[in-house]
Amino acid sequence: MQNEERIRGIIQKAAAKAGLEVGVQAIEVENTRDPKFGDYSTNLAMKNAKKLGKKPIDLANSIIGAIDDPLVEKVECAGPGFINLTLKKESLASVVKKILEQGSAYGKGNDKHFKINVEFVSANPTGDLHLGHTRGAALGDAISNIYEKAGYEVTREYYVNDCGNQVHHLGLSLLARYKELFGEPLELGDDDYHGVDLIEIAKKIKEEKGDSLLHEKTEDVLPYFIRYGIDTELAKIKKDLGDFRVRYDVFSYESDIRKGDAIPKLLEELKPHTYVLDGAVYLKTSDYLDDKDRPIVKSDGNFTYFLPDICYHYDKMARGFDLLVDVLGADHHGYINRMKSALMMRGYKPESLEVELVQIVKTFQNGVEVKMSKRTGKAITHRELVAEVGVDAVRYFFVERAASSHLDFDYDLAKSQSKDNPVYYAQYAYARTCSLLGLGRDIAIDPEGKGLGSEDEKAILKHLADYPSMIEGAAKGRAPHRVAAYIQKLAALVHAYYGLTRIIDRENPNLTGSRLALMKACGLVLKDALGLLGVEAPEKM
RNA sequence: ACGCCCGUAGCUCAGCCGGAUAGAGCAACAGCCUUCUAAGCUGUGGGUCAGGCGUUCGAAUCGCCUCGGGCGUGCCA
Repeated sequence: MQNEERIRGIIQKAAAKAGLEVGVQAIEVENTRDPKFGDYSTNLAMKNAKKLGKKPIDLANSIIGAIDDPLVEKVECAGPGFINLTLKKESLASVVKKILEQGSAYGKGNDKHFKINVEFVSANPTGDLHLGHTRGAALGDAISNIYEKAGYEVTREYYVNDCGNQVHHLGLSLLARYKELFGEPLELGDDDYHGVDLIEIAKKIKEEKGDSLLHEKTEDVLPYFIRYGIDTELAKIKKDLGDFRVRYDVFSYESDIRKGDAIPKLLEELKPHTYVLDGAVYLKTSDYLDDKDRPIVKSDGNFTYFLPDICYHYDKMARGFDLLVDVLGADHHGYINRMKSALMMRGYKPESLEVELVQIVKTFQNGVEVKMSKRTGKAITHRELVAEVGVDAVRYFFVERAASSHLDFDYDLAKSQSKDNPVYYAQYAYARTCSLLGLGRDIAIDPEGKGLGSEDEKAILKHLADYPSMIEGAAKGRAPHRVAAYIQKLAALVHAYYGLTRIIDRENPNLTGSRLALMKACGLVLKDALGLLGVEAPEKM
């Protein structure tokens, strides 16, 4: 059991003796930030004094008087009524043995028997991924990893919009590029894709088909160009994501959703919630959470994107997930209540869908903002960034900050500072632990950590003991940046310890064995935490 | 106009289910390589937590208002 949990139990027992009955989870135990306040502290007395008509300090003292536990070294009342506990050295050191025994299973949460579908990126296959997608990919994958670590069952999914208006324009743009190769003037509209990557695809078509498609009617060859464009773009996206160490369990295709009679059946099902206005069919989402109704069938008879999207989300729910998580760009926030409303129409709870909004990445180059647009093709692409800066640094960078924070990303700075990226600091800490273990491989490791007990060793032990609850919190908050913050702190503790302590001391093999065990534990946790963020942990740097 | 996100050190950001002197990295400054990797360590400086009012024993954190920035409010996706 981790320290905070144990302390909650101790406090609860003592509080009961002092006349205060509280649930274990209602007891807030926090790591102190200053050793003079002991190892852990709780504000329980301050929170509950009024209820009992006592002064916080008096209540604290009567709780303290009732504490009797072999793990506890010292208890004190401080400030306005904090109860500060100091644990015995041995109880802090016990985490080392646990980590060494459990290895990468350390920090793994209990099986929650809770199935979560995480959908992320889901970029339209109409061009290269841009930096917004990079952030979505890094976050979606890390969130999935953290969920799994915390004991949830996760399916990672990508929804491919291979129908509708956008891919129609992809086909038209590709056709225009194809014709351009034969000397015809390039005609691209505002809604078409101007990205130069289409030229390469057009060249391939030219190689395969020559000029055979040149003089056909547009409507006859357009489906071919659409299909070819989608297949090629999607293959590129899959490769880019794979190179970024992002793996998916399921790719779902809008074209599959539209097959058969699923959509007409859905329309029939939703009929009580619809009305016709100006020839278009509207869904009464405003009866639920939305502030206005949304069209699902256009007056020309085509579906809006929303209808197959509803069908898709119903499909996901029908597959038995307890929770759907959509990682979306912040410009989709209007979509949340729309889709929740649709889910409610079938009787699902609105909480069965959680949307993780990823704020816009503003990109700067030479101090000037680079507007991202797949259509103009001017944006810095995901591929360029990763090639320039490297997977580890990019993944870490995009996950280091909360998804909700607006991110100013300076491309030139990222390139020039890639050596200063905090990820190297963490990787270096790991490499150092490996190096020490290599140098001291002839010394017997002491998993009990008997010699440990200095202030910096205690700080490390406490931080290691925090790992499981950090995982739990990061999962609940879908907050990979907390893992990054944890890693930074652990790396800093290791570096500082290394800098101030001669770890391998051949005059003192017992103490060295304890220290090496501590370093091994740190290495295991660092590697595991970095892995959650999709970052590698090299043994040498 | 309305809705959502954001405003914390020179810069990029943590902290936000209220708690003890507000943190980290980068940048700046001063030190540390004959001993375990200097991609490192030690130390210093740097803040009206956008502003105001309120709730509270206690507010960066909760509520209301104002200001500033971003996004959204398509028969686009």
